[in-house]
Amino acid sequence: MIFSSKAEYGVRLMIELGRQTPEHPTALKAIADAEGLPLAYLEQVVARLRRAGLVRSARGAHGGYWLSRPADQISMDEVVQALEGSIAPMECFVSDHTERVLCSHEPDAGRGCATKLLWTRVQGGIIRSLQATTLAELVQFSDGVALPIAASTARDTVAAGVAPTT
Amino acid sequence: MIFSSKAEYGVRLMIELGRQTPEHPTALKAIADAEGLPLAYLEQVVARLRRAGLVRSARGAHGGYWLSRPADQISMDEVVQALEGSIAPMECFVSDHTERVLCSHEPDAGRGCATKLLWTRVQGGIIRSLQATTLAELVQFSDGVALPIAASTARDTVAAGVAPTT
DNA sequence: GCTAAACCGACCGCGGTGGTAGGATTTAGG
DNA sequence: CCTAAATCCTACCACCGCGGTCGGTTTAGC
Repeated sequence: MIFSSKAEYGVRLMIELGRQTPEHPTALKAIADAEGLPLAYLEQVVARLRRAGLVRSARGAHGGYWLSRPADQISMDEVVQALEGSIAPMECFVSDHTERVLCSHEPDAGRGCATKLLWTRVQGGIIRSLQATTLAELVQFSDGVALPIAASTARDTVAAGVAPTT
Repeated sequence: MIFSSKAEYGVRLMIELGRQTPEHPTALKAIADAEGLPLAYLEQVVARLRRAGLVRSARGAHGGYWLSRPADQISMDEVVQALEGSIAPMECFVSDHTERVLCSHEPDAGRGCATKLLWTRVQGGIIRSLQATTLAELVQFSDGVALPIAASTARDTVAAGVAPTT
């Protein structure tokens, strides 16, 4: 299990917001009901998205949440990062705000820690996959629209169980 | 934290075995000392690698472990899979031995679950990164050899802290 | 001023992670 | 044979993050 359910819930929430008309607030309760998720827990999840600036909110009656940007300008790596914190394949990966990746191991033990090379590649693979996907794509997908070629390979759709039911 | 320390320890162990002459057993104690890892815990880790057929063992005095194949024929996705179990980005991903990926959610709720598309891409990104790396590469790297271009991008080496100390 | 909603912080059971302990079994060497 | 060195095996445990709940406070529409 790479990601926790915070990511699952949060992504679903974002998709749900993406299906609504922008600037029109959607109550969390509506989303909780639609997706069958606990409201109180969703509050914590959406709070992370708000703090990351991905959604905006209005308080009071008829308040709710909406996307701060059009869905096609939100890449999923921002979303997942907001929900899960920094994407670190291994504990010793503590990446600060820059591109630098630090390792807690003794850096000068002659040979550099070789596992780092591996985890760096994995991290790159994950982040690239996330960056290549926009929220708009997922919204389209959830509406049952067959995706155009764009970044989606045949293997994707097959593995996602969309293609022929074999 | 994507992977647990089992993966970290296991990969280090494999690298250590890759530096030894093949068929010549290396005692776990030696590796534990070299890497500063608890012996008893390493036993559990190496057991997974053995059950996966990646290492062989000899019991008794002067026994130990060695790679069952040359290091350049071992791709890291086998290693990580043996250590961590199946690489699943999300709980609902229960991939069996085939290429199929199943999802526990209601499959016929009209719209298919869109998050699955995302997690499938991420899973692909991870597995591709792991497959593209062989144990032999890591062994070379640990010996301080500058890697040739091969599958390693400039960004990899920079992020791994190998390049200029800027 | 009532009600619906966002916001906030404290709490809590459970399971997995990262070990430890203690033994049983196998084998090389004297 | 006997002992030491090693693999192997099973049970146990402390800690902590995850998923979730609860109660309350604030804000805003009617």
